[in-house]
Amino acid sequence: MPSDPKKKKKTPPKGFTNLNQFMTPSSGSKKKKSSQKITHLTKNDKSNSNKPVSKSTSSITEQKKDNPASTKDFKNATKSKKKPHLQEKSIVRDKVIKEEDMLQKVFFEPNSAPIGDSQYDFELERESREAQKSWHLRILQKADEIIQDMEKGILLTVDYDGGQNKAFAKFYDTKDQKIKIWIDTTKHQSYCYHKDSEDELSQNLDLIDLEGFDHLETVKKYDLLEDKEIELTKIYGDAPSHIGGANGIREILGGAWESRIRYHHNFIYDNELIPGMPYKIEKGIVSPLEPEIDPILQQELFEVFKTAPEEIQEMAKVYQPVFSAPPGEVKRLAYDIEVEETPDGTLPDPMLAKFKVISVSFAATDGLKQVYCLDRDDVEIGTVPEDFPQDAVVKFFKDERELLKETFRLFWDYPIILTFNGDNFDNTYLYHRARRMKISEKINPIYVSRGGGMVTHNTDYKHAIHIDIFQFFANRSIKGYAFGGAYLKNSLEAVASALLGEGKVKHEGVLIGKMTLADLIHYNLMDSMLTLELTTFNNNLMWNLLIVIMRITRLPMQDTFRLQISAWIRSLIYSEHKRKNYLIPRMSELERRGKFSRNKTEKFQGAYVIDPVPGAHYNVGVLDFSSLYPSIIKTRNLSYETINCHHPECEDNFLPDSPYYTCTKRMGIFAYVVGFLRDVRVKWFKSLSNNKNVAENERHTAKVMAAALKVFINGSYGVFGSPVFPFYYLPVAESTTNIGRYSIQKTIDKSEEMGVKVLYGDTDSVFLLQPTEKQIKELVKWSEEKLDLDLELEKTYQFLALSGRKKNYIGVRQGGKQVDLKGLMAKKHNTPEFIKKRFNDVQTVLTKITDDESFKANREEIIQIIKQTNRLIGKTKEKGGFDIKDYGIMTALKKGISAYTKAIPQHVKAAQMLPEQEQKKLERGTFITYVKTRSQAGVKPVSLATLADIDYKKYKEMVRSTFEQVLDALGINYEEIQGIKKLSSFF
DNA sequence: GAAGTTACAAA
DNA sequence: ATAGAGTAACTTC
Repeated sequence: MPSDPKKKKKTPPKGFTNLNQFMTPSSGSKKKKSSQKITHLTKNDKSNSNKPVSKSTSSITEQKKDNPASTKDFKNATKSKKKPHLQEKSIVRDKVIKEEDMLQKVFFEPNSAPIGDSQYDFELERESREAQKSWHLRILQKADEIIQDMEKGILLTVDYDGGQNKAFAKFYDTKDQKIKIWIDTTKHQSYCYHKDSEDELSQNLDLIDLEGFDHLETVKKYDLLEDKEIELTKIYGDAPSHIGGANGIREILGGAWESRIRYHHNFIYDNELIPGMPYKIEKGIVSPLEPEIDPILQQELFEVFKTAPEEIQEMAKVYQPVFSAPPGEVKRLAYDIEVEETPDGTLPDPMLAKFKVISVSFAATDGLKQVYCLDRDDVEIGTVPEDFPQDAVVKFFKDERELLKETFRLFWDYPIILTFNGDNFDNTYLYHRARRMKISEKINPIYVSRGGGMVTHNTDYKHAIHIDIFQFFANRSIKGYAFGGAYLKNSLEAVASALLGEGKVKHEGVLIGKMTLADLIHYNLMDSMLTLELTTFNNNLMWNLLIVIMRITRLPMQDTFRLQISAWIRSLIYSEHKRKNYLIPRMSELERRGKFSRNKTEKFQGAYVIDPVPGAHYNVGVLDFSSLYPSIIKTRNLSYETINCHHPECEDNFLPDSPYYTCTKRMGIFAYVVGFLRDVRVKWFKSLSNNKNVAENERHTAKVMAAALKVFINGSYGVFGSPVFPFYYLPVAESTTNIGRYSIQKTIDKSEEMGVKVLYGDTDSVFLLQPTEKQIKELVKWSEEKLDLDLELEKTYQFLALSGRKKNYIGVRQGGKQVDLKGLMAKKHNTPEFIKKRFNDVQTVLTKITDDESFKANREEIIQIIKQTNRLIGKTKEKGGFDIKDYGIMTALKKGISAYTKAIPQHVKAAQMLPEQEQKKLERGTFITYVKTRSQAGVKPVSLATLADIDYKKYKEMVRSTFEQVLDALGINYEEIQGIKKLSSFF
């Protein structure tokens, strides 16, 4: 990709640019606490201990004498588990342990009522190799529970079932809050198209005689590449696999149109279904419910687009219900499991599920907070941690099998099951563990299929929908654009503390299997609660985002949270073609028309980065074009069918400094789709969300919409510019960056003409030296008139240090509150600890720089920190040096040692030096910590190494590579540090 | 510069 | 089970 995608992500938010800004993290955690009624079980709280909290449900009551470990335990619990803001309180607490602090075991009363699909009085056994979901559908059919009539249900997913060879849908029935399954009643078939005529194709015996071929039909579609209506042959197959599968129709014909679209997606597009929208079902027929629309809003939306191009107006009309229907409240259950630890400390393999499930926690929107805990005699009971939710129910099980069955019973009651990484862990583990324990598959609601990418399993529920919220939050566009990069890592800990202001319960040093039962329960429950809360916080923000993205992309829920932005935009463009009866072009057609090959990834010129003026600058204004590339795509009408179109009258409509011309007669599909999304965000939702006269809930919805749209707008160029995207079109990608460069250059010219010095600029920004307010206004106005682009003041630096290098600078924001470090080496995973620490020290010093004077003073301090770091390498503790462990570089084995044949990475080399006994214990997943040494091998396991082994040179080199760029930006030559030569800085 | 390797996230 | 489904950052050759 030509532009630097990282740049956008790192750019800190301004105004309302991401959803974190209408969350109040500092006050948020406290507020939430009280609203959730998480009270603290303190000894003096009479109201707690006196109330024998609702009989059988509460387990956290009194009784339990003389536990010798209790006092110690309690202290540990308070110390390690307190959140920072509670720290103080815990110190003041008196240290006497009362009986009511002890956890009491309340056992689950056996329940023999049938669970799930075992409730029916008929027998319908699973056929050999029958998919779990197919079996469930057959059972529902036999029980006559396939939905035929429903007043109102939100369409959540559409999927394909091979057993029925049909699409089926899951609706959330708003009346009884259950999932209702509907099986296709429309006789929809799988198909693809071909440009050969029906006559020609019927001569092709390979096709006609193919098992799985059904019939041919001649249809008309509009071919955008030809700009005319054409006749096509629609080829029907018996099942989706006959179209695109091995020896299928596509293979026989050497390619076919629209044969790569997933069957169930095709089903959605063809029936113009919109996942996330409300529907009714009458006698098996699904039809959209007219959403409640505010006529005033409708009128206002119309007004906003009154002067827009026809194509955008039409889109606004079609999409109006999509944007105005409320997302709705949906009942959901989050859960989390804890598993007995493995002997070697590695992660239990969820496919093997060899180890006991020791605890399962649940948290649901109906208020349920529950833990099912396996009673283990060898584990201490412990005391109830102070912030354990008072309204939580804890039940003990003697038998793991019963625990799992009751877990499943609970699952069968909920329409939506939420997990954090449940695809790869919890669901897969439970499914296999239950099978291992011979729990009937009629009771087991989970099914597991093969995943792709880093998620190796896809899991879902027979009766419900599973959402792995980890995958949604880890989605790079969601993370970067909807949440403004608020969390760096994607762990529950990181995401929750960033978005909820509250992290997981800490269990530093204590392994899960060694925790007291009370601590385990607490730890387990908090994870479910956080998982649920990540979908409910801020008025169901995440849930609403998911629903809105489903509506925009037309993708079913289970695909939406698993797929990336490119698949979202692909689906949006597919559905737009289908809606307008445009033929979706094949990749080869686009390549031929655009004269490029996507395999060769012909490099085109990317963004323009202005040569920086090195040195220290003060009062620098940074202006940038808001959503530059999407704006260009819209205003210049860039799309695969509009660049060098077929109209002679467009031939002189050249793009600036370009061999391409663009269409003047019709708006391109990319241009109007991206343009519409951009316009509806800027002109409608952003102003709505800032309008104080609008009701709070509407403003909130507007913010969600604006955030969702931002994801598409910001993601669009990256997708269009990527050769793997099915609609990749080199002339579009090339023209976009081309016009971007042109626009920046014109802006520089204009600034200089106005007497404002340009210090630096990258892609869509210009750094101006001491611009006046008036000059900024003038530039903004000029840009709007001459370039048709929105230019804005993004930030002001009171101090900016530019190195000679591009994409490498340090800026201190006006007020000195924030420091931007660009192009600096990220803290690499395998950077030794002592370097990480020192890098943090340097960052802290940087934040102190506010003016020329403080810069000079702090500059010296930074030099000293680095010099000292170098000096101490290899020095003993007595001389102030680092521990040998601080030199350690940690890397995990991805396979057994003997499996490394092609190349032996350094950590494997180190592992091979370990004593044989230890080597035997190494398997996939084990961490190897090694240091770099001066020996032949160059490495040594940290356990065998001493300070004398350390390779000074290598470590000094690491110090250098970590700090060089920081120093470069500050105008310090690294040689100065090493003391080889003294150079005066250029300041 | 291409090819190979690992981390991510979960107990 | 049936079509498809990750990526950044690093090391080694």
